[in-house]
This record gives sequence, structure tokens and C-alpha cells, in this order.
Amino acid sequence: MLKRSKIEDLLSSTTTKDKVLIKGWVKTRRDSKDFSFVEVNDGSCLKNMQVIAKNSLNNYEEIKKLSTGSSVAVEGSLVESQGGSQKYEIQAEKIEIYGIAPDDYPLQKKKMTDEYLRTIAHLRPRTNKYGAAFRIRSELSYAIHHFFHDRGFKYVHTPIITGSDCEGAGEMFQVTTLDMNNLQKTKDGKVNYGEDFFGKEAHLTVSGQLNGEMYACALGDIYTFGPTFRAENSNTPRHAAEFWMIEPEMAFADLHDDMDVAEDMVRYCVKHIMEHCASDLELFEKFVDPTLKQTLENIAHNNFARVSYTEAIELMKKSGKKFEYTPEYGIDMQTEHERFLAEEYFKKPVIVYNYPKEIKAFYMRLNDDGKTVAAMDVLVPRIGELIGGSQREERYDVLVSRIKELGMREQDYEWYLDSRKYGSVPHAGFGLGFERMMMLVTGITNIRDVIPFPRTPKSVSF
RNA sequence: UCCGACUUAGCUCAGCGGUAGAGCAAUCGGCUGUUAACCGAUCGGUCGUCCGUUCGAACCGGACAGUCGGAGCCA
Repeated sequence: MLKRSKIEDLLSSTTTKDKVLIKGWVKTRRDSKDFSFVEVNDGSCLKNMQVIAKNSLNNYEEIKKLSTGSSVAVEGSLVESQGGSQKYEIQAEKIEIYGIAPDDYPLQKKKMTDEYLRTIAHLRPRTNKYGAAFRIRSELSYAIHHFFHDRGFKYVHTPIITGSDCEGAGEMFQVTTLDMNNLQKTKDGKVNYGEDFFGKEAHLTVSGQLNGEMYACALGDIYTFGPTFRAENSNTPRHAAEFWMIEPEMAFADLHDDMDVAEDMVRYCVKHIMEHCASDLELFEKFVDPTLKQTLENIAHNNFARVSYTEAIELMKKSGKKFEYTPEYGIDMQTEHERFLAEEYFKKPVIVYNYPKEIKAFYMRLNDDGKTVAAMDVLVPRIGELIGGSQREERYDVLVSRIKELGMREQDYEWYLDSRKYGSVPHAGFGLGFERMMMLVTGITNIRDVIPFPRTPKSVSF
């Protein structure tokens, strides 16, 4: 029994082969006088295998009906191609047809808009562009695991369902087994969550960070890489309700270690993709973003700029640039500010650190000035915020007073505070939006196009 | 959620007050070691939904829905 070869392997072969078997989907077919060209793609790479089907094949009449999208198995010899566009082609000895795609097959042999392809998200991975994007997505995931594994980080699986309503990173999706059409209420008219699956309110996680910190304070360096859910009604090309996040957390690390790891990681991933996905990247440079190569090389070969929040505000003030929101110490940075810093001023990724405590989360470490916290954001041209991170507040008393200061309930954070109570250590971490890194690496401008089946407000098809 | 634009054949769009058009796709035929092949013919639409203005609406007005872009939230 002949074993199936991947088209990628055959096209990179150094020799012709007498007997090969490929299986895949027909991209296009062209008839010639007494044979037919059938281009087959199996998803292993961007390129198709050109198959020569002679009219002497016993099912040639059937082969001539092969339409775009049809699935086949081809057995034959791998020979040097007479045509100029490919090194090899297969002289078919046998073509088995698995399934014909009828004439209502929605994918066409021409450019289709991203908006249209989203309506057929189940078929879009068969297009060149989306095939390339999702091969890169796979490789980028691998690169992330590789980066951390190389550095001795342990991979931790933090929970998807959370019982803590204090993760504090936005609106959450509720998880329940209660019959929504027949809710049991308590005497004061509230929903009786005692009857719910977990006996209390439960939600989908908005961040694995608090859990991650506990494992960092045991295993040393850890990272999480999993799905995250935000029920924000965000309608932008950069937000999704379900996305994947990478959250490293490092014991005995300060903000500068944090920034170093963040920068190293982004550079490592970019280099990895440039090295391992060259032909797929070429497609994106050709059809999606002509400046892509330049952007990626800029990241691969230059250090990121680093400025404190205070410096960033000052240099924006001095720039003479007209902003809609005037830069002033204390304001939250607007998209226009982030874009100015990354795209116009530094013209490369920039890390802004030490933000006023008022505009950042409770768990970030208070600096000695008493005004700022050890937070950092990595801002990237075109994407905006790629990473948000901080050194964590490890001092029990300071953390408790921050919780109180912000009007939060101390008892909701008991288990979190325990880590500061028993052998507390300085530690730091960050969160990186995986899809945003995908957008960075491919030049794709809409997050919906780098997720296989995107979930956004009013949209959960497929 | 706020602001703006868009929604016409399978796809991409034109038409902007008198009741629908192109290119591509598809189908059929021709030609050819071709390469999103080429040439010819055919098929294809209650113009997002509802309400209104008008003798008459794809075209004007309103509501709703969806999509896209910008903003906010952030990853």
C-alpha cells in the first residue's frame, strides 16, 4: 500500500520519484488536447501540485468533470515539469475521486473580499490567503512554546471557568446550567445561584494571571497560553469576544526583567516565522501589506524603544503635533498617542513603563515615588497595544491598602493575598494577545481574519 | 456603546424618481503543455427588511437589522 505524501515534501524533493500518492482538493483544472491539468492542494503548503491526467485514464470522462473544490487521490510518478512555473508535476496513473464540488461551491478562482469570506468561514481556509494565515498561526503557537520551553518556563493550564468575579479585566460571560426560561428566585427577588451548577455565580475567564501568579510562586517561571473571554461590546478590528492570550509570570523578576522577556519573545517569534514560513509570508507581502518584510526585519534587528510614561508625555508635548486629546500627565493614553509614539516618533515598537497608579490595576507594584506603578505596555506600529504587563505588588500591606483604596472587598482576594502572606517574592509578568501578534506578523488588519471561527458581538456562526 | 459609510445577479460593482446593467463565476461549445489559461454562446435579480412621500421608488424620507471604518474598553 502506497503511503500518502505531502505536497510540500514532494515539491522540496531533490529527486524525481517513480511512485507517489497525494490526496487533496482541486484548485483549478485546465483541459488540453488529449489530457487535462489538475492542480491539487493538500494544505501542507501554499503551492499546488500540477497533475497531468491523460485521456488514456479509464475514468477520464469523470476527471474532466473535476471542479474547483473537488477532492481526489492521485497516484503516479513525480517528474520534472515542462512548464516554467513549477519544478515537478505528477504524471497520473490513477485518479480516485472522493467528492465532486457542485457548481454552487462558494470559493472562486479570483480575489474575494475578506468580508465575504467571513460569511463562509468554514471554507475560507481552503483559499491561499487563509491557508497561509492558519499555517502561520500554527507555527506561531509552536514558536511561543519553544521560546518558553528553551528558557525553562513551565506551561500551566489555568482554568477557563472561574468562580472569582474579581479578575477585573472587563465584562464577563456568565456560565450557568440554570433554566433561563424558568429561573428560581429567592425571597428578595434575586436569582438563586445556590441551585446553579457550582452553587455560586461562575464566569468564563478574562485572564489567567492571578492563577498564574500562584504557580510562578511555586514553579518559578511559568506561562499560560489559552483562550480568554471578554463580553465587552467592542466593535473594532482589534477586539474579539474569544481570543488567545499568552501570560508569562516570573518569580524573582522585576519590571526590567519583564520588559526584557517581552521584547525577546516578540523578536524570537518574528524571527521564527521569517525563517519557517517564508513562502506564506511572501503572499502577505505581495497581496496584503507591501511593507511587511521591512516591518518584521525592523523588529528582528533593532531594540525596542523604552520610555517612561512621564517621558512619553513630555516628548509628545514637545513634538508640536496636534492631538485631539492633549497629552498631559495623568491621562490614559489614547490610540492617537500610541500610534504617534510607535509609528511617527520611534518608528519601531516602543515600551512605555511606570504609569500613574490611578490609571492602572490594583495588583501592579507601587513605585518608590508613591505616584506611579511598575507597569509596562508594548506598543507596536499599526497594531497598538500588543502587550500589557507589570511587576506585581508583593508587599502584603501595600496590596491590601491598594485594594481598600479602590473600594474593592478584601475578602474576595483572600487566596490571592495568601501568596503575599506566605513567603512572598517579587515577581512580574505580562499578557500578550496572540491574535494581535498574528496581525503583526501577517499584516492582516482585522482580528476576525486571524481566528479560525471568530466570535464578536452579534456573531457566533459556525 | 457613540459617530460615519455601506447593503442591487453566486462574487465585485455601476445605475441615483419612469419600473434593472457590466465584469468575473457557473453551464454548454471551441482551441490549446497549460498555469487565477484563452475564445464564443447561454443562464442568472420580488435592488437588506418594514413604513411613508409620489401618478410612479433600487433611486427621496423614517425606523430596524446587518456589515465595514473611526472612537471608547483592552490583549
